[in-house]
Amino acid sequence: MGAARFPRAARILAKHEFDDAFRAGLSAGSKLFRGLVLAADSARLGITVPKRAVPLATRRNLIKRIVREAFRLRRASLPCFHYVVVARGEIATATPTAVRAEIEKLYDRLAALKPAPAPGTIADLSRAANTAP
RNA sequence: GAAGUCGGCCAGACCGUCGCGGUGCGCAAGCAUCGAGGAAAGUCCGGGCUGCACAGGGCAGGGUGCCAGAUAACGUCUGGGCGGCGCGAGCCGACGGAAAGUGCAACAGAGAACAGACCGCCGAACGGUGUUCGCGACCGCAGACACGGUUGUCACUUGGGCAGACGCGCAAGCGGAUGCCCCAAGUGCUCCAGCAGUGUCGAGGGGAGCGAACAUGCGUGGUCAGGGUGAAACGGUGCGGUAAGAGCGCACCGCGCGCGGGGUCAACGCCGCGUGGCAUGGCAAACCCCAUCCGCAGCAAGAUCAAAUAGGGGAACGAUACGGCGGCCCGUCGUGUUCCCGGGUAGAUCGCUUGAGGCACGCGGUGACGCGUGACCCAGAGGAAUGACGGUUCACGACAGGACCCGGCUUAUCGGCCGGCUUCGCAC
RNA sequence: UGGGAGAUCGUUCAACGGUAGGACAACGGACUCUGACUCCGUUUAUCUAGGUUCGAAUCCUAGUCUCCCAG
Repeated sequence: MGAARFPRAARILAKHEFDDAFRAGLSAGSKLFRGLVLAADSARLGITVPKRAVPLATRRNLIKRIVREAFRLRRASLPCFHYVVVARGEIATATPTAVRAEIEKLYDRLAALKPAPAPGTIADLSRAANTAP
């Protein structure tokens, strides 16, 4: 039962963490989203839905819920990355079911990537320690 | 039954599983409980709250604008008045002041604001012109009378010529009255005639001018009834009146003002009485005037705690290392170590939800609303919580997501339910 | 979230409440052998919806959109 939980610690909230992902992460795009991944010690999610892309607050919230719910249900089976999902302008006219299908495909593609950890992070240091000897 | 109108309400429901935010309990695992809206929106008003400013008053600036009430307050709401729309129930209205001032009104039109005369109407008044009539100073022709002048074929005188009855003489001849003959000169106006003149009168005539009637509508005018222009043209109808017209006069209607009744001591103008011939055209979402209201900013307000780093202030320490001021010592300044203080950034906490709170009942009020009693606690996050999956069901679900709070307004919105009222149709 | 500005031809700027005007661009014509330049002419607009006024780009109300500022 605990496997499908999604505590606040599993969320990427701080600006510097977003900045790390944008600077050093690998990206994968689709029609409705752009995804970035960064190697880390646990699977965490950050969502960005620009007001410019989706003017209505209700739709912005709805998109975030769909992305979050999809992540929650398969978090245990995903690799330990930082995932940052950015919504694109076309998403404003998409139906919720289409968004759900799109985000599932995006997670598949992001999970297949082999990103490097952000420099200076704990994951980076431990990996450097492993490869050094 | 149909169409309409007003008011109120709902905003898919239920079950299971997995999740999310707050709170409580718990060492923890977890358990319990609560968890978006009628508009949470736009930010168009108002208030609370917080900080700053402030003796009082005024100016500037801005808002509001029929009256009364409700309210913490409002540009909101309720009731009433007035105006407009609708057969009606009802709906809509920035609805104070244009007899304080300044301004605006394109084009059209005669004229656009103490109006105006284009067409039309009039011919009253003044003038012009024409016709007719009357009066008529004056002129003075015909003519009459009077006066004086002048001339003459008029008159008179003188002279000459001529004629010459008659007388004397033989005769030649002389004398010679006289002269309707001729010539000349002079005088004159008594007569006659002509000429012009003066004075008085003057039928008929002419006639400056005056008056009257008629005509004309030429000039000065009268007129605002009618035509036409415009968004707008200075009360309406009728009769009288007039040159034609006109509130010029009158009647009725309308309007203004005053008084009384009514209405809430109101707006208002329903009724009555009196009065005024009508003044005061429109625009104030033009400036403005009047009345009334408003300090400024906003929870990222504001308050508390407060790391690292840098810098500030203070105290203590070193037998005194280095450097500056001194030739040197003392002294002093800077560099050092420790401690304290204050400002304050990141960060954290408070503000943060018990409130002009909603609910039920009762009472007061036409109503907005108020009062009383009872029981209730109903989001409080900080990148920001409500979703997913499965099932059942229906009318197949619109607009849409809190960010200090509340009262309104405005805008968006699939549909559905309830009630009041109106109009029409049918049946009884 | 709070505060503040603005919207006029395709573009950029004008316009006391009275016919929306330039400049560039576009189109047509003239000039030229052709093009450019130049000259002439034409087309095209008041963000939307109501209201005030005889009349609104202008005044008022509501909405839409854009931009700026604080953080």
